[in-house]
Amino acid sequence: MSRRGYHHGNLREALIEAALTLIGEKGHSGFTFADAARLAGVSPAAPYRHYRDRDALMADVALRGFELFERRLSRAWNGGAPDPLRALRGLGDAYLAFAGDEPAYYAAMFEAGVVTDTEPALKLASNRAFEVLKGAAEAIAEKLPSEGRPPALMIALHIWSITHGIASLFGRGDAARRKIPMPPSELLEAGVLVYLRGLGFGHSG
Amino acid sequence: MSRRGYHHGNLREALIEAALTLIGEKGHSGFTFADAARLAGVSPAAPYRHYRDRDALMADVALRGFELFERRLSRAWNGGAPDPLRALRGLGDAYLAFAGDEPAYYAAMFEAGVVTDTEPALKLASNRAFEVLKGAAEAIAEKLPSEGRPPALMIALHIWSITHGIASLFGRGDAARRKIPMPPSELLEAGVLVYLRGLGFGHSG
DNA sequence: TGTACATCAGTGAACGCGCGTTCACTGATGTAC
DNA sequence: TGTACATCAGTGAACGCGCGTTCACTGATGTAC
Repeated sequence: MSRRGYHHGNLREALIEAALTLIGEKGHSGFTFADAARLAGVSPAAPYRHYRDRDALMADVALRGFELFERRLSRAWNGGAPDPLRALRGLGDAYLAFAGDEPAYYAAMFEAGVVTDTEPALKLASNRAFEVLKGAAEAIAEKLPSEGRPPALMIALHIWSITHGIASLFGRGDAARRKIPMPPSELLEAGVLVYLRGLGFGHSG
Repeated sequence: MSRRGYHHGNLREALIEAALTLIGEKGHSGFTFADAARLAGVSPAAPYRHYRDRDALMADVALRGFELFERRLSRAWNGGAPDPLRALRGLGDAYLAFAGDEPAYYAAMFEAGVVTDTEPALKLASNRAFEVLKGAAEAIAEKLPSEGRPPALMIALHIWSITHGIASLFGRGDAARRKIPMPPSELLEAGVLVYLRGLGFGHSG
């Protein structure tokens, strides 16, 4: 955050950084536009050059979050290598790790009440992250017995749901995490394995 | 909310009612202590007779929410009648219905950052609601082949997670709901059925 | 049944504070020629 | 290479507002006798 003279140089990024810090400290409802300006080291009027209001800043944080999320998930899935099952485990772990390591992004994306439908860029970024999951579900579906196989979309939604549920309830990186006697990643892995067995995964079918 | 003269008569309840209304309208971060007082028709100093601050009011909303939640889930489970599978479906539907019909309670319980561990009453109420789910998982577990059967606690956590995930992502009663081409209850039912099949449910085992 | 009194649950005025927002401005940067 | 000028991205002072909180108070209710 090196300011060089009168102009900040990179205020937009600095405001996002500040928002993340403040959300991390006080929760997603605990930061203000003025707060962010102060932390970025500029006057309270400066953010208006970049964002219409606090909500616009929050939406941008969510957007960045989805983009980062998509990259992390994509890297973890790794095109399904070395095999879909192991890649899927890595994908789940990456999801949980994101929720645990980036509670501020996670909150902005899923809990701050940002509506992903209205802003096209946000919708796109959110969809892209989901597409990684959907691609994984399709790769898994190909390995399933065709008889009574549900659509890949449904498989993707099931896996997303249990992963998101575990992340939100037991894998959060903040004080609202509920304690359970096992690591979230193990809980998730066991659940997904049972689910896939229910789909006939591993049978000759 | 009939005020009879100088004293309100039931301000505590009225404040909770007001908080629910305001959370429903503006989200869980969008209401203030003064707001609640105004809506309840009392002076801004009055709430201090009942709550230390806004967070204490929010925590009480969450507490009431968990109590109501437990009653709804308990009634839906209905002791496992007519059979565990159908009762479990009813339980899931009740969970989703709660998230959809009571977004304000749901937000206070799961998203407002209320920490359930520190306040004993809140912890108790939260645990009680979970106990309904755990009881259901135990009843289901009895019907499973004993070989390789996971602990009932784990089954309960899996079912909770997928249900909570679906409720949070697709079944919310507010603008942050994500659209999918099927009703959340069908998505949940299908997912749980696959999961139970994966546990060997229905086999002679 | 009355009365005195303690307690409870409100009032309303007041305060300091920080937020959101606007405004005319100004320093820095980029560009045309 | 210089210079004039447009544009950009900040400043800082100001404002109105509503919030949180405190305070001495007061009306209503409950209870002892």
